[in-house]
Amino acid sequence: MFKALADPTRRTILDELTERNGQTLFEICARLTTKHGLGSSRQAISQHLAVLESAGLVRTRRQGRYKFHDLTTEPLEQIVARWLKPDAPETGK
Amino acid sequence: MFKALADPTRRTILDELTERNGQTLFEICARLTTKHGLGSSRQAISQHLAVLESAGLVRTRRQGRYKFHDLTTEPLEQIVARWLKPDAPETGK
DNA sequence: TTGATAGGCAAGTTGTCACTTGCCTATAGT
DNA sequence: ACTATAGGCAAGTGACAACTTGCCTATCAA
Repeated sequence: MFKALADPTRRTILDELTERNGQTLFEICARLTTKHGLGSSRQAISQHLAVLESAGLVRTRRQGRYKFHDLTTEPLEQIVARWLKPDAPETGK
Repeated sequence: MFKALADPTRRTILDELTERNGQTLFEICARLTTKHGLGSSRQAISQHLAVLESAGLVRTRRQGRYKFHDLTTEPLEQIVARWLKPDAPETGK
């Protein structure tokens, strides 16, 4: 999961999904190209999404020929728990 | 900084510094070997510490021939701010 | 001043990661 | 049935990252 965060393109994908959740691969491709000025190919993004998914940062649901990608921030809280939380044991929901 | 977190050894170093702050290179080497069962060489650890330092996750202070390493968690809060915080816009200091 | 301790520098090697290329499968529309 | 759209699989390539190796500098004690 930390390795998943190591790549700038993947972090931008997370940003995109933060802004608009449940996008398809092609949507993400388009928005990365236009809004973020990234010239990544479809396959590249596809592989990035696979990494993010196996890191538990993205969850997918299929619907017909579309595959929607949803952000999952829970793994990120591990970071907080591991190095940050000891200082502030409660940020109560 | 995300790339700094991508390496397991570096994360273990952060764990070590979380547990006991202000260690020297040799201390860290010793404790990684004994407590964590890592067989990393001094140079390897040294390079890892350099990465962590340039990522802003570790700060160093020299004193004589010793160089102490202190953990700095502030950069980690970027992560919270970037993907987690939107839910809880204020954790006011 | 000499030896030992704490750390630094730099080149070389190996493995892994991001990306491409080329082709294939599946759903939807006409 | 046929074509376009949405996505998948897998081998190959280039670059970078982790680690080693070998030597060097600086501080402290005797």
